[in-house]
Amino acid sequence: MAAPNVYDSACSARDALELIASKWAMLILPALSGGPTRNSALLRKIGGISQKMLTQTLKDLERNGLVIRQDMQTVPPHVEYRLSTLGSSLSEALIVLDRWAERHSVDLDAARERFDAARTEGA
Amino acid sequence: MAAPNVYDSACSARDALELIASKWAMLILPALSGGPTRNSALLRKIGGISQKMLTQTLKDLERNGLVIRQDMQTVPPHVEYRLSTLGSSLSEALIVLDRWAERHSVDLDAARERFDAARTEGA
DNA sequence: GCAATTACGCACCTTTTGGTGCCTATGGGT
DNA sequence: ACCCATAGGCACCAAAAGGTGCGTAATTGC
Repeated sequence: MAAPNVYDSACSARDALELIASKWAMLILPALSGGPTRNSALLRKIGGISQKMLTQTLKDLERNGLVIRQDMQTVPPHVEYRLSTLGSSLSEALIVLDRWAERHSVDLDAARERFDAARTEGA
Repeated sequence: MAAPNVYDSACSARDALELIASKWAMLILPALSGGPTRNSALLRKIGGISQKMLTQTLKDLERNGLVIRQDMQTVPPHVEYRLSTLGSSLSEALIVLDRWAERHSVDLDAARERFDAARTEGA
C-alpha cells in the first residue's frame, strides 16, 4: 500500500479530503463540539442551511464514522448527533479554519476590493 | 460591525469559509508552500485537476489576496504563483487538514465499509 | 519554414449540488 | 376531536461546478 497522499487523485486520502472540503461539514462538525445536539438545534445554529442539506451531510458524516447518530425512538422523533473520537479530532482542525475565516474575512474583503478596483480603472 | 461569525450566513466570514472550503483551494495552497511555482508544475503535482479549474481557482485566490501571480511577460508564457503572507497563514491550517486526511483515510474507509455492510445485511 | 511550447480565454455540454414543497407518525395540549 | 411539533423521505426543478476541445502569440529547435 502506497503512502496516502492527497495529491494523488486515485488515493483514498483524496476522497477523505473531498468529504471534509464541504462548507456544511466545516460548519456541522464544529457545531457538534459542544456535545450532543438535536437536528432542530443545528438547524437554528447554522444559518442558511436547509433541512435537506443538514440531513444529507449528517448522514454522510455518520457513514464515514465521524458522527454518531442516536435515535431515541420516540414520537415525535428525538434524535441526537455527536462527534466520534475521529470526528472530534477532525473538528479541532476545522475550528482552526473557521476561526481563520472569522479573523481574516476583513482582509479578504479588502483584497477583493483592491483587485476589482484595479481591474475597473485599469481598463 | 458585529463580531464575524461563520454560523451567520450573512456574514463575510461565511464567504471566506466558502472560498477555502473547496477541494482545489485545499490542494493548491499547500502545493504553493514550497515556494513560487509555475502553472505546469501545479498541473503535474495536483493529480486530477484540469487546466480550467487550476486557472479559475488561482484567479479566485489571487483576487482574495492569498496568492500572488507573477507574469514574466515572455513568450512562450512564464507565470509563477506564490503565497502571500495571508495565504501562507491559511496554507498552514490547510496542511494540517491534508495531513489529517492522509492519516485517517483508512479509518474513514473502514467506517464506511462497516456502515454499508450493516445496511445490506440488516435489510 | 514548420512544429512544439506555455498559460491561458471561450463556448458547449454534462454532472453535481442544492432548494422547495408535500408526505409520514403520534403523543400532548386545548 | 384537532392540530402542532420532530426528523426526516421523496420528487421535481434551478443553479453551479466542472470537463473538453479549440484558438492564440512569439520564440526556439529542427
